[in-house]
Amino acid sequence: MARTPVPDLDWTDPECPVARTLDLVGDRWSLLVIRDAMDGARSFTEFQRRTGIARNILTDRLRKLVAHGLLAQRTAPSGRRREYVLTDAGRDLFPAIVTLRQWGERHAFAPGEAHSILVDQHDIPVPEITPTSADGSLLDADTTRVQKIR
Amino acid sequence: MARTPVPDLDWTDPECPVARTLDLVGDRWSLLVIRDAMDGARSFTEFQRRTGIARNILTDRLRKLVAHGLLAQRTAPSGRRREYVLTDAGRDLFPAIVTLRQWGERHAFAPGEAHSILVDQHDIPVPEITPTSADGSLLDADTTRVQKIR
DNA sequence: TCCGATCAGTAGCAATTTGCAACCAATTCG
DNA sequence: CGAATTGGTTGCAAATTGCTACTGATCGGA
Repeated sequence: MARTPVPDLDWTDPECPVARTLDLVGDRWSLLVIRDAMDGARSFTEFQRRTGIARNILTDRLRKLVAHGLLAQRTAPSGRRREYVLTDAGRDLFPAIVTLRQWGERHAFAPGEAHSILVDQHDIPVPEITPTSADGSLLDADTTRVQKIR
Repeated sequence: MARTPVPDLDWTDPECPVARTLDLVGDRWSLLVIRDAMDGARSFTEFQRRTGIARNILTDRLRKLVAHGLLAQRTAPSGRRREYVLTDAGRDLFPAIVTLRQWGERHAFAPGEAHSILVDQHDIPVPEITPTSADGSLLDADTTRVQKIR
């Protein structure tokens, strides 16, 4: 039996990586759970408090994220309680969350409206992410295209 | 009356840009519609064919994306038919879609499994996007934090 | 000019998903 | 020991989604 990185499910568009990603985390809540996990949330209650998600839905999302390998459930170092921690795959969503955040900062707030910002260790704001080609030129939808699988 | 970049709706988490972005495009289909728009789709039928979305839902999503300023509906240059085109805000989702795509390429396919890839004008694959601090060091969830609005 | 095909949706209804509130067992705290 | 907290589950109502069929406008050819 072949090892797959994710349990089988019927993909919306099996060969498109964007669609596959959205099949895994493209619902109303999953990315917010990941966001909070990156921000230090570990426990069921903490996720519930931060997101405001309904408890039964949170149960379902945590289970799916664990099943899909984005979160792992393990015993907390101190004490006997279980906690949810990001896996490598989960942590690797960081660039995606940052770009979504940066888009929101640019387009989902009225000019001058306050919002939280992402800063590094020295409290310096994280610079805007811009896709670049191998030779260093800026890329956008017009200068790239999807190459179908051969 | 103040100009807002988006019509009023009750935000899941008003001060978090990630949450606001997801309130606008964080459903099952919107980002796939944007993806297809970036890939050249213009008409209702074309979006429907590419995504496989139900027609009434597509109607709803197109309307919302127009209402939120990600798509605009305008008369096609040739002929008399109307078409949907990306606005600047819509096109600006490019980095987010690329990072979601790259995550999918890394984690949503079995090793060796084929998938489409994104290439530039010279058919060179687009390099991986990595968040970097102002001083050039790599950033991740552990070396950044969200600074609440003051 | 008439005929069929295509486009851009709507309408009705069933199935699925979500949200709310209450409940419950096991820890943990004072 | 008793109360509060954690991490859920259950039942039900409301909202969202998907499927299929239908409509009216336009287009393209014979």
